[in-house]
Order: sequence, then C-alpha cells, then structure tokens
Amino acid sequence: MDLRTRILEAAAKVYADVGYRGATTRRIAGEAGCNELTLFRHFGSKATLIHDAVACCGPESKLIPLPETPLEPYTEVRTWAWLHFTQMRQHQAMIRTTIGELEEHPELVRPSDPYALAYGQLGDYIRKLQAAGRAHADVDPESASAVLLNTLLLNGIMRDLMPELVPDTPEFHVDQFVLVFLRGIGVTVPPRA
Amino acid sequence: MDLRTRILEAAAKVYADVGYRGATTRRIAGEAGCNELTLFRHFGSKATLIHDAVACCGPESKLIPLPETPLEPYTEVRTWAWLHFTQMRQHQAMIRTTIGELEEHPELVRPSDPYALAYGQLGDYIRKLQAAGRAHADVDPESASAVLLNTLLLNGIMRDLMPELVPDTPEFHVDQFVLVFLRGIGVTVPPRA
DNA sequence: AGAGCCTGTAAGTACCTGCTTGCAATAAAA
DNA sequence: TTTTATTGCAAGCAGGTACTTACAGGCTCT
Repeated sequence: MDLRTRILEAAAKVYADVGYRGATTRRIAGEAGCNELTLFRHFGSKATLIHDAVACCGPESKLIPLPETPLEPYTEVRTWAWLHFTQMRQHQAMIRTTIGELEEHPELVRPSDPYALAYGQLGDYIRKLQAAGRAHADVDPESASAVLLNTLLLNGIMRDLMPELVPDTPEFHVDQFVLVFLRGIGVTVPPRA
Repeated sequence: MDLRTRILEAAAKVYADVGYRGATTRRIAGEAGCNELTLFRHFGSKATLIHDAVACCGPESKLIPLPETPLEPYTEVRTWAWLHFTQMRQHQAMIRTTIGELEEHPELVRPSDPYALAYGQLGDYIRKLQAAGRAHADVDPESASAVLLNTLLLNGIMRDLMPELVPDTPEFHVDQFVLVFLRGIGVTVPPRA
C-alpha cells in the first residue's frame, strides 16, 4: 500500500484511540511503520496530518438510500437503520473521540457528515408518510428523526464499552428501536410475540 | 470557600473543557488560583486529583423521582424527562469529554451513575404501564427506555455545539421526544394542533 | 511566646512534545 | 550513467509535562 495512505490510516486510528493530544507524531509514525520525519515531509505539521486523516478515514459520506415513496415502512426503515447502525459501530472509536474533542477542534467535523444528511433524509421520509395519511400529522419530522438516529448512535458507540448497560444483541435493539419509533409517529406495525 | 473544594471544582472544569491530557496541573492550579504544588500536597498525583474531581463534581446521583404507580403518563414522563434533560445540559461538557475518554479512562465512570439508574427507573415505569394494560406488551421496556434517554442525552450534549443541526428550542424538542416515545410504547396521548 | 500546620516561592529533575537539520541509502527516471 | 525523488538514521532544539526538594511567611491553637 502507498506509504502516504498508510500514514493517514495510522493517524486516523491513533486519533480515534487516544484523541488529538494523545496522538503524538512518534506514535503515529510507529503505527504506520515509518520514520517520524516522514510525517512532516508529507504533511508539514501534526495539525494538517490529523485533519486530513479524519477527513479521509472517517465515516463515509455515501448516502444510504431510503425509498422515494414509502411502501413498507417497517422493512424499509429497519434495513436503513441497520445499515446506519453498522456504519456507526464501525467508526465508534472515532465518533466518541470526535464528540469529546468537538469543543476544542470543531474543524474536524465536516458539515457534510453523513449523519447530518441522514437526519434530513429520515425527516423527508416521515413527511411523506404524513402526507399519505400514514403517520400522525402532529409530530415534528425532524424531532422524530432525531429520536431514531440519536438512539441508534448512542447505542452503537456505547454498547461495547458498557456491556452491563446494553445487554441485548444489536439486532434485537435495532428491531425494538424501529418498532417504538414507527409506532411513535403513528405507523401501524404488526404486533409480535 | 475551602481551598480543597476550590481545587476540585477547578479540576473538574478544566477536565470537562480539555480532557484528561489537556488538564495540566499548571492549568488547574491557575483556574483554582493557587500554587501548583498545593495540588500535589492535597492529592498526591494528577490521577487521583482528576478522579476525585469528576467523582464529586460530576452529575449528581440524586434520583429524579418517577411515580410508583403511573397515573398521567404524559405529564409524569414529561416533567421527569425535562429534569433529566436539564441536568444533562448542565454537565454537557463533562459528559462529552467522558464519552471521548471512556476507552482510556473507564475508571472515571462510576457504576452508580445517575444515567444507569435512570434507564432502570424508566424501564420499571414502562413495565407497570404494560401490567396495567396501558402499553403494548411486545415492546422491551429497557429498549424503549433507551429510546427516550439516548435521544435526550445526545440532544442535550450536542445542541449548543451544532446549532444548525438542532434548530428548535429545548422545550419543543423534549415535548416531541416524549410524545413520540409514549405513542411508541402504546400510550395514547391527546393529539395537538 | 512558641509549636504546628498550611500555603507560597524558587529552583530543578527526568521525560515527552512538535519540529528541524545534516547526511547516507535506495530506486526509479532521464 | 547520471539525475532526481523518496526514505531512513542520528542528533538535537526549545518548550511543556508531572513531580520533587528546600526554604520562608502567616495562621491558629496552646
């Protein structure tokens, strides 16, 4: 693999593990298996290195599609939520670190982050359900969207670190979250056992 | 005020602002308005100082009461959620930092943290609603509890830092969250405008 | 007035931090 | 073959880190 991208991935991993201050140039060089000096030759400073690293190795901004016109809300939202949840868990360390450093390093969060898009995406979907008379008209689509996405995100980034607080399987939890969410906005979901 | 508690509060504030590594003893001493040496005379090391600081200046573990027997779920859950939300916002900086440092410093999170208790508390409340036939029996109380609390927590700790993502007022959001949550578990809530 | 305690000042330890300089080795491009 | 670009190695810089030692002043209690 290209040395430059190897450095970027190493920087992203170390940053995700120990944060901006903990990600020393020596440690990143060790993780990348190269000389510390090479970092500065490629990126000039630690700041631009880490900036580039989280920009290119963070959660992908590839949009997860949600149907244009809702047909079967339960299965549609469920698979969409599951894909998001999986992506959140894959980047959980970086998400946690970024939350912790958001106040000091707000520039590390890109305005086009996939989560910002996802909120609007689900909000639009809810609006279409309301227009079709399949969801209560008195719920705010953005707020309801936050209910599902906040629940998924926090569960996804905390479950591995606090297993006693999050005992059940990811599949079960996502199922339950989607169930409560859909009923919450007025979509009738077939009852189960 | 007692110098010792002044130091503890200063340490908690600096830690909440810049994290464990950023909270240098010099900076804490400056914030407390005392000599750096005094920190070591009182606490011996930076580690025990910060540990004591977050233990005594973190979110209070005073339980916010939720009625033993549910009578008016909407108003009861709403005021309970609002009190929790207010507490979360008050400690938002420390919560964010702790999330970011949880992997490196898991000892900073006490098992008796108020949030751990809140999850169980709301779970029990839901169980009682189910037993009384006022909530769907097929939703898992713990999962549903997480839906409301995760939503509140993430909204509370992010709204001030990403105002473009969280445009509405806290009151409106909490209202909407409780509305969606209660309908989600099967509690009928009077419709509004 | 004297004893004990708490605090501040000054200086210094050993180590880590981002970053730089000088020079040699290698390998592809001309 | 010569040139050029990329990398590694060794050493070092100035500043910050947690933490220590030694000494002096002020406070309360007896």
